[in-house]
Amino acid sequence: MATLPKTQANRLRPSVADVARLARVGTTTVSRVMNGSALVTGETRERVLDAVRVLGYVPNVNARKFRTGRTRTVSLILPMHGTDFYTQLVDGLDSVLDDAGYDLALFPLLTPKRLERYLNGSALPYQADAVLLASLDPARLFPTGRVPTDLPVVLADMASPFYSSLAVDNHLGGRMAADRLGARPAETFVIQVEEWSDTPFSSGVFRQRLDGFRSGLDGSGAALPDTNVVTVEFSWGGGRVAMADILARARPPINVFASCDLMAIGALDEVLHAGLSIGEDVRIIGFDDTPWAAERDLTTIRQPIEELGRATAEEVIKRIETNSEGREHRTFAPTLQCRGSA
Amino acid sequence: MATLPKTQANRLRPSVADVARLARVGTTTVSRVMNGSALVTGETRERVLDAVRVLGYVPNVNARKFRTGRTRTVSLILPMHGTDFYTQLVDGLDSVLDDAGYDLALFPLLTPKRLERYLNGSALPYQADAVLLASLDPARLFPTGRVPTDLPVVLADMASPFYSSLAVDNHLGGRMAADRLGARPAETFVIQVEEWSDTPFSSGVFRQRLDGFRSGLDGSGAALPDTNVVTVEFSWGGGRVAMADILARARPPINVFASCDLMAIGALDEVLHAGLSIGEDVRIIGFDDTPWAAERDLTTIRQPIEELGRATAEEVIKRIETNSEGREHRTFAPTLQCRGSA
DNA sequence: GACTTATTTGGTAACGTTGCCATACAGTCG
DNA sequence: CGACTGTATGGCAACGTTACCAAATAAGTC
Repeated sequence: MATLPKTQANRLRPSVADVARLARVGTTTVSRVMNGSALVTGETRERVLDAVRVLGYVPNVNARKFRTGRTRTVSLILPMHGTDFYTQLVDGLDSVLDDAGYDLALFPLLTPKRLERYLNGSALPYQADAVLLASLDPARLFPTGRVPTDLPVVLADMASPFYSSLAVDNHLGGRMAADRLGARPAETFVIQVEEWSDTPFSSGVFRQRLDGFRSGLDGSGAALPDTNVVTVEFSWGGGRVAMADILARARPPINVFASCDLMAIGALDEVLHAGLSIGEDVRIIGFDDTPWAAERDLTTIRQPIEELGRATAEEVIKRIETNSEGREHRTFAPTLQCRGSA
Repeated sequence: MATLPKTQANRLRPSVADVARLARVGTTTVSRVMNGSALVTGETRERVLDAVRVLGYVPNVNARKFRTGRTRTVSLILPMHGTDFYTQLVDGLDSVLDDAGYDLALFPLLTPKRLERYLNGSALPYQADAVLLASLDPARLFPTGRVPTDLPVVLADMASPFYSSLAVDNHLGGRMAADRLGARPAETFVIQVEEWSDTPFSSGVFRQRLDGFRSGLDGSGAALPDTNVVTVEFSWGGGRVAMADILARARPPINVFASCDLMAIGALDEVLHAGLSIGEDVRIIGFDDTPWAAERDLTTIRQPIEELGRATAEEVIKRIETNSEGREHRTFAPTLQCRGSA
């Protein structure tokens, strides 16, 4: 761009020097104004801002990155699922990072091939001030168990001894679901998300929810034979199909724990389709507290995802801006949303 | 980084000058070697490479971007679905871009909030040499109908008069499906993907497939009442539920066109579950040709997605490297994969 | 052997920004 | 009134790289 012939159509972008000349100030002052320094007085600041407007000056991002050695960007590596969870997490992260002047760059791990490219320490995700992993276990992703970078690394929705990590207590959530259903004993089923344990992308959260649910049931004396755990694809339809299977095998009253709301809603629709009543014949409890859960009167375990995102952003900013080597591990307790379905 | 105190733990990264000194050559020569210029002879090149190895030299990405004004990065803005389609598209793009020395940065449009940030012309996605939109219509995304940037813009899986665009002919694909099913007339149903037409993210591809299917049926004289179009969530379970609905309403023989393979497989499973035969009682044809389609002997319309990705990458590189203002519009014809299901 | 041409290499000046230091000017104090 | 402190501003160098041009060498050509 900068090396093209300087024709009319290709007039160069103005630089600090141009702005400084027009505003009759030094380049340093322009730089200070652009960076919001408090050291520039009202009148001078106004002159600079006017010149910026007149010339349509926009700071050169790359020159800035080069000069400061900082990118003001945080990379987020995440499994590509496209679920509400990541939408909310990104919202939480974005809101805090934005306020602090950071950009969030997403790197969905679409394929193992793409993961390989990330193993290279000079790859795109590492052209940032910090790296965030969501729902990904470095121990599975990288042979050494460490992310190949000198940048600060923070984990969201995953625990790790090596890095700062912030996660929802899924095990506790499962126990809470068991407690709730245990209030009225009945044959109990779990609709569980299919998780491929051999892929490096699996996070194990659904397993944790199930384990928590089991340990909660032990307390109330109920039983959960393996055949009562119906494993199915993560989708509304998956939930419906699973529920149809359950209804074919058991008589009401039935208790059902679905390890995510999407499947819980599918299950709920299948119950209604079969002409049975929710909360009476079949009690269902979900996990997540998506917007639909309230709409469909679904009792569910609420994950404080946005809060998790915001806290993660704060932690990563702390790691960037103080050079402290410390790690912090935080766990977020889910809460029970009592509604009509259980 | 560069401004930190120069302690032991923080020794500065070597630069071209360090490499040049050790290899007893000029900095220009080092630069040439790092950029694979053919102008450096064997012996000198070896000395440089040795020095690079010894010092562990890695070029400073930001200095390079700053100096050349080019990022060697292409931004891809895409709706976040996490489907096979984007996996394949990204694979195709990546393979070509990689060979040409470009990085591919993904910007999934998780939320409208995130879209707003992209309206700003200095936002992250525009810190690249070109912007790629996949399955997104600039006319819906941006008030002006143009992407707010001076960078080259190329569209994949979407047509537009303003930009180079490469897309699969979904309408033709629908017609091909109708032709195939028309070979043996029967009551005909369509399992259609739920698409929210009011969101800026919807691309309209499924609508096009349905329209194409309808226009194909017209030729063969068959009819498709609106009630025979079952609209359902994009998932395997959705396909199963839709098929259950169809089987409750019609007697074999039945012809079914599912506007994506995922739902076609769900439908297929429901047919088997109902004890009916595939290809006899119920003929099913899908769309996409995912890996499972072959496994389950599903006749389907194959989209050449990787090819689309590769061609898109070539087009975007052309737009970057020649400053031509031209636009190119290409359409990729799907092909019929004949298997046992129809 | 002088002249041209091709090939390989090196020196130096930018690119646009910010950090560091110096300066100018008030205001304050002994 | 001179010395000091604090605040606002400007000058200049430097970050690491590549583009441009010049120079040195090798290889043909008449």
